[in-house]
Order: sequence, then C-alpha cells, then structure tokens
Amino acid sequence: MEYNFKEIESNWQTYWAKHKTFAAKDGGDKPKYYVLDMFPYPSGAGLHVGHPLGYIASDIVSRYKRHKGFNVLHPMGYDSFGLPAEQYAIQTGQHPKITTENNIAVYRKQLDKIGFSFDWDREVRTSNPEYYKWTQWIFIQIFNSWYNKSTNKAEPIETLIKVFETKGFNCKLDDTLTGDIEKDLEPFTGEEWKAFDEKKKSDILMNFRLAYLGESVVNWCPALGTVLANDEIKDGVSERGGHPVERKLMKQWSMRITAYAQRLLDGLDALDWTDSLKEAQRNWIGKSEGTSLKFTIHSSDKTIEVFTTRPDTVFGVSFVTLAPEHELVESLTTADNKATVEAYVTQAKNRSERERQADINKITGVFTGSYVDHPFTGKQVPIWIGDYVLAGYGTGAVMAVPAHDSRDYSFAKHFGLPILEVVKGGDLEKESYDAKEGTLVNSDFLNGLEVKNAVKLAIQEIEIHNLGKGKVNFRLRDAVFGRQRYWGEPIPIYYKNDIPYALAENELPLVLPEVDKYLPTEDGEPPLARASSSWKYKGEFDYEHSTMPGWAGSSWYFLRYMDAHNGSVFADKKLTDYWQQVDLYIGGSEHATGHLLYVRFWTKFLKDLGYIDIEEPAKKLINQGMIQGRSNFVYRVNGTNKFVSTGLKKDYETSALNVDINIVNNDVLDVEAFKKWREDFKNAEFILEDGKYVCGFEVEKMSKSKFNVQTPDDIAEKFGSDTLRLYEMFLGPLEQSKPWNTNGITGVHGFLKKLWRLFYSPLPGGEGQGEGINVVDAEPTKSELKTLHKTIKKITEDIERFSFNTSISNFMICVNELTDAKCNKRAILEPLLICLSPYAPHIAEELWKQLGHTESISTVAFPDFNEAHLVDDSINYPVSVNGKLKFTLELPATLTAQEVETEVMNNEQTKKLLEGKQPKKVIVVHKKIVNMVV
RNA sequence: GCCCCGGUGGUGGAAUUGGUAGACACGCAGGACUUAAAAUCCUGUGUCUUCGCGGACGUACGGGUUCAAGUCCCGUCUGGGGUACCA
Repeated sequence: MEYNFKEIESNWQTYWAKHKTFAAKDGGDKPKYYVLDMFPYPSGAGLHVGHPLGYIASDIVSRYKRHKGFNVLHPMGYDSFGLPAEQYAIQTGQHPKITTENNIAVYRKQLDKIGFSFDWDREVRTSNPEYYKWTQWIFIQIFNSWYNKSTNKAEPIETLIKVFETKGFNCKLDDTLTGDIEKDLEPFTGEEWKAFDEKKKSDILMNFRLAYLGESVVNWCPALGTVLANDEIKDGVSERGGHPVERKLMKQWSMRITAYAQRLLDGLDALDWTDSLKEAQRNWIGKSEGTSLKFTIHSSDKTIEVFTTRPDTVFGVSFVTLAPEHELVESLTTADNKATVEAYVTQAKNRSERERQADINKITGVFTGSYVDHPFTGKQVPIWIGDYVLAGYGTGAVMAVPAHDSRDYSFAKHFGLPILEVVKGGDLEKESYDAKEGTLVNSDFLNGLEVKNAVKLAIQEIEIHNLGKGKVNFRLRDAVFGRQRYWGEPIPIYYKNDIPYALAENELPLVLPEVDKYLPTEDGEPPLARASSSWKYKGEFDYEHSTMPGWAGSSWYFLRYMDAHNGSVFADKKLTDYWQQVDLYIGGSEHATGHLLYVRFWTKFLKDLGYIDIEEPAKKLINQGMIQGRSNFVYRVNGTNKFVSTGLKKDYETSALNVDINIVNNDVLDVEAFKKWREDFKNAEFILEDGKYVCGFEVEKMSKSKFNVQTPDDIAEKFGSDTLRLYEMFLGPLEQSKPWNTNGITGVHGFLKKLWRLFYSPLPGGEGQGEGINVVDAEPTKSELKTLHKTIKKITEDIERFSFNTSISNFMICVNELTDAKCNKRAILEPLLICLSPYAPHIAEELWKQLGHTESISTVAFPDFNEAHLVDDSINYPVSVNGKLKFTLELPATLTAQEVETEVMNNEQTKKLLEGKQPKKVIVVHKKIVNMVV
C-alpha cells in the first residue's frame, strides 16, 4: 500500500473539523497552556511560505502539550482592519469589508490545508462590530482614567475630580498627579474648581486623561490624507506607497503610554523574551537619568530650562542651544539678528524628515544675540538656535558642552565657539571626549572628582541652589491614536458644545457608517465626514470623525480568545483568571516596538482597573525568522538567444534574467519547460555543463516580479502538508532568517515514505502478504528499546527547547535504525507515532487508526522515556552527568567498566587533580574522557 | 555612530553545562535492481598526505585561559537586524 498523503490528509482534516478535536475547554483538572500566534492581516496576496513557519512551530507545541496532559488554548483570528483593503476600496470602490472577507476566505482555506489544530470556534476578527464594540469599550475606560503617581497605577477619573473638588490643584506643589504639567496649568482651589463651567473642567481633565485630545506634532502624509506612526515611515516616506511625509501640528487623540514608561521598562526583566527584543524595547523607551537646570537670561528674570545627563560638565558650557520651535526664540532674538533667525526658523520648520535625513552631517544654526548667565560662574553664555536640538525631547533646549559631546563639538567647531575641557582623558584637537570616566578639571568645586561622583555632587548643588532638579527623561512618546481613515474602529466620542463625551456602554458598538467614497473630503476632513447627515449622536451631535490605528484591535485580542462570543463583557473575569497569560507567543520581530509595546500597555491598564489579574500579556515569546525568496537566473549571451549554464558564464558576455523557479529543480533548468515559458524563448539554445543547464541563484525578498514566490499550496499539493510541516521546521532554527529553497524537501518526504513502509513492509511475515498493515506484537529487543527511548528523550528535550529542526533529524535516525533492524513491533512503533504526531499529524493519525485504535491519536498520552533502556552494556555508567572536574585520559578501549574505574583511580594525573579528595561519582563519558563530581 | 545577534564541509545545518567537531539532510561520485526511466536500496564524501595502514591540519583571523575551547576572555575582520542628532 502506497503512502497516499492526499487522501489521508483530507480525510483527517475533515475528521478533526467534524469532531471538534481541538476545542479548548474552559476549566477542568488539567493544567492550562495558552499558545498564541500573532494573527495575520489578510492581504490579497494570500499566505506565502513565510506565514506558516511560526504557525507550524506553535502547532507542534500545542499538540505536544495536549499529549502531555495540558488543557491547551490555541486560537486563530484575523487583524482585519488595515490600509491595503482601504487603498483597494479607493481605487475600485469595492467596500473594504468585501475585500477583507474574500481574503479571509482564501487564508482560511490555505490554513486548513496545513492541518493546524486551531480552535476555530474562538476565531476573532477585529473588524467585526461584535469585536470592536469591546475595543471601543476599552478606549472609553482609558479615556475615563488618569494615572496616579502615588499609587502608581491608573484610576477612574472620578477620583481625580474628587481631589480637585476638595484640594484643588497646583502643579508646582503636587507631583503625585501626572499630566502635561509642563504646560504650567493654572493652579486652582477646590472652590474655584466647583465654579468652573463644564468646558473648562473638560479642558483641565484632558491634561490628565490616559486617552486625550491634544496638540501634537504628527507625521502627516498629504497623499494618503492621514497621520502615520513613526513605524509606518521608512526613510522619510510612507512605508506603503512611498509618499512624502510632513511634520504638522494637529489636534489628535493620543494615548498616554508615557505614564507607563517605567513599568514597561521594569516588566521586561521578568519576561522570557529574547535579549535583542527586550533591548529594542529598552532603547525605544529610552530612559535617561539626569537633571533639569535653569539658566537665567541676562538682564531678565526669565529662565531657559535644559535637561542634561552630564551635570558634571556644567563648567564646560560655552553656549546654550534652543530648538527652532522653542517658545522663547522670538522674545530672545535681538533686533540685529531678527531677519536671519526668522529665516532660519522658517527653513527648519519646512525641512521635511527626508531632507533632514539626507544632510544629517550638515551643521546649521544661528545666534540669537542674547545671553544667559552661567548659574555657577555668572559669566555670559551666548544663546544659539540649532536644528540638532529636538523640540520634542527634554525641554527643547540644551546646555552645550562641546568638549564632551560630539554634537556640541561639531557645532562649536563649525561656528568657532570656545571648547572648554572639564574632564581629562581626550584629545580635544581631534574630537570631543564623551566617555563617562575621568577626572574633573577647570570646574571649581568639582575639581579632582571622578565623573560618577561629580555628577552626584553637581545635582546636589543644583538642587540646593534651586536651579533645577534630578530628573528622569524618557524617549518614549505618547502614541497618536487617531487616523484620518475609513477602515478602522470609529472612536466612540461625540461632541456637544465643543466638549468631547464618551458614549455609554449600552450605546456600543458605534458601527462604522457607510460612505460614498473612501477618500478624505475636499476640505481635508476624514472619510467618516462623508457619512450621511443622520449619522449623529441622538441625531444631533457630531461623532468623532477619525478612526483608531491598526494597533488598537491587536492590543487586547489575546483576551478575547478566552471568551470570544461574550456579548456582555470583553471577557468574563472567571475565564481571564483561568487562562491568565499567554504561555507561548510566536510572531515576527518587526512588532518589537509597536504591537508588543502597546499590548503590554493595555494589559497593565486593564489590570490597574481590576478587569484582569495579569500584568504582562505573554510569558514567553519567540520571534520566528523571516523566509526570504530564492531567485533563479539564466544567463543570456548578449545579442543572441543562447543561454549559458552558470559554471561557464565567465567565458561569455552575458546578462542575467530572472527565471520562474517552478521550472527549475535543484538549480537545474527544465529546458523544455523554459522554451514554453515565454514566446521569445521558443527557439532558445543552451550551452550546457555536464549535460545540464545549471541556473545561478540569489536570495531576495519574495516578489511576483522576481518569479520566486512560493506558496505553501504548491508544496502541499506535490508532497502533502505533513511534508510541508516537517520541511519548514527542518530548514533551520526557528528564530533564524533563511532563504526558502526546496532542495532538501525530498529528504523529509522520503522519511515519511520510509516510515510508512515500516508499517507496510512485508518484513518477517514473508512476501506476498498482500494489502494491509504488517505490525507484530513480539517482544522488542534491547537495542530496539534503546533506539525508541533515545528518540523519546531527544524529542522531548528538543520540543521543550523549541529546537524543532534537530528533532526531525532524530526521527530520521530512529526510522533508519528501525528499518535496518527490520523492526515492525507494535511496542516500538506505537510510541514512536505518538512522538511524531505533533510534527506530522495526518500520517500519525492514519497509521494509528490502521493499528486498530478508534480514538484520535491527539488524545493519547505522550510516552515517557525510561533511563534504564539508555544504559550502555559495556560501560556501567550513565552516558552523561553533570561533572565539575573533567579531564582526558588515554585508556585502552578494551577495558571493562570495572577496570576503567580502577585504572582511573590509580592514574597519576587523577591523583594529582584530586589532591587527596574522594570523588563522589566517577562518570565515563567516553572511554577516554572521565568526569568526576568531587 | 550606538545597541543586539551571528561567522562551522560544495549546501542547509548538528554539537543542550567547555569533553570523540561536522549528527541529520541536500548535492556529488560509484554501484545494485530495470529494456529504460522513475522509485528504492547499498557504498563513499572536511582538507592535505599515503597504494594502503596511518599521519598532519581543521569551526572568519591573531592572541590568551584550561588536562581539554566551535563553546570562555582580549583584539581584528566580516555578515545581518534594530535605532538614529534623545542632550
């Protein structure tokens, strides 16, 4: 009987769907295990071979954990709001909903074909009103909350209002309250608060709400008519479409993620995520400790506040630089300099991101004509304007210490400003000395101190003289939350008398209205402004017209899977308490500073308000690598229709052409297929090497135009999805990026065929047994047991450490050994099938059934290995054990175990190393190598 | 520039805590079966040297620690990813 994967696979996929084999139960005695994949955006191109890489890995773990007795939750869904469907709608007029549904249908079909053990009853789609009702609900909770610094968590806004009513507010005194207090909110008393009108109260509270409407500089893309996040911009143009992006001040909905900066940073330590990913988040949050410091403007009582991490270098300040957008620029500019300064500021403002990128090394700046007094020396220090200072970070002003900061150094060199050395150790003729070590000089009371101590003393002095305060700054910015787009969740806000109000819970969902066109209106309003005039709150008040960004729906979806159909809460507390954190999360590293930060933020927020009990969404996270395309090339001899094989091309003048990888096998071109591929190659001639045409190759991104796109469907069609699953895992370590190539696919496919033959071969029973499985109940031999238990042990360890490629090697070794031993014994083959079933579930199920079992193999317990079967007869020691003292001895290979021990103990080298101590254990790893625990 | 991760045969990659480097697979070469092909099976395959037994070298490069280094330490080269004037 042949291995007929097509029939087997479709039969079992039908069986699993019909019996709901993988439905997760909410509760029970078994321990829970939650395996989550980052859900895909259903694009029009369908699934390519890169998608399933992570899904296969998570599916292996899910199936393994089920065998191991866990109650496994392994769901899948779609991140179905997004720009491509909207762009398509703009071009064709087709509703994004239709496009999205069509794409999802294709994805689902492709996913089903691979045989994943998803619990499809829990599917979520972020664009379904039943889902985004709760995205909107969470938004409202965030809107109705503020961050209390003294309790270090988010609280309902009512508690803040109570504070205002009783104590009023003074930002200079009360730093337990966060918000935009730099804006110098006017202080008020409790009585005054009560007397404020509703608009005034709303405006004040807006400074504290965690979702707020605020003025912020945004990346505005005129071509797309929308605001883009930093991660949606590459090289100064929009990632999608490559349109130019401007910086623009706009009133925008934002999320006060900065309130959580410290907790987002601290939480990383306890997470089992890769170092590079945690590092990326740390850099993104960008904590820097330093101090604020005020410089008084000469002959004025106004001050300029700067932030510095190097207060120790304060005596090296030779000028102060303001960002062009700084609010004091105008008032500081003297009449003589007015024209140049204005010209500079205008130019800097209009300089797009791209231009700034292009001349990053070009130093520009102007002098204002004004001075500040140095806070310690009292000397006059000039005030400059330079666009290397960013308005958005710190205070938008820096104290320039050219001797010890490379940017200040270039600026000073360029404009001929003084460079004063205050830390010894560098050569200031050549470059600045930025290192945070050395001895302070020319620095009054700091002289002779090491940098570390000087920093401390400087902060002390600054605080004593009331010049500033030790301070922590974060690079992390609040996240802009509004998008001027159609295909997203409507923000559940309406405006009455110019005051924004949140919808009540029973008014949700606020359903996305129909529009005639998906473009912004002529006067720049978002597409939702095109909705019919009846789309108003209570028929009267305007709704917010912007929609939520792509990351909104994905910031809490892991919770919805726990209770996917609940109409009365986002997820029942009982269920979130049961399922807790995601135990294993698998997805791409491109989400390091986007999705993975936002989902942590929302999780912490929901915990603060008591809706869930976990602080972090995912305990362990693995980034699967990217799969690149592997293109093939043919080389046409210039000016002819002759093609030369790659090994001989150096003898000719050639040009390379991409060739369809489907007519190339292991880099060998199917010459006849090539002639048929394109009309102009009909009469092609070939210069062959060894009778073959060998193509060149290159690793590139997968793309239609390079003819190198591999869909999983082709492989599944040709070899079956068990082969696809094995092969994707066999390609290399999960986390590594690698080019896709099918060169080795015959290897894993051959393995499955070999396995099949193990069950069907006419072994001991003799020839002519006819159709039917040929497995016997005989007692296994010692060496057969060793093969099996060795394999179980390795597979178990491999899965536990996510090393799927090596486990497949171990299966191959096992099957090779059993084939050599002509072993067809039930006691060996059955446990082996169970081990294999997470990897190649269809064939495992089929053979399991053929062996006479009626239940699905996925319900069977994973076999345990027995250490006793692993012991080698010739050496009576465990094969490897932890040993502190390890050394090599040259011993004759013929010794028995007892003789080895005697020989080891009598050996001169051993005696020397032991120094008279008695070893607790002697382990012979190999006949030559001895490990001892002393 | 800064941060992170890598560099092992012709190829993808093994080597879990420092302990027989190159498992497993691809490719290649030779052979068996076959009229032939496909499929399948067997043998060989790091480099140099040797008829052979064997020997020497070998994990990017240069040093070091150790009885023992792909693995640890220092320096150099190099590939990939992240980030970008963050004071």
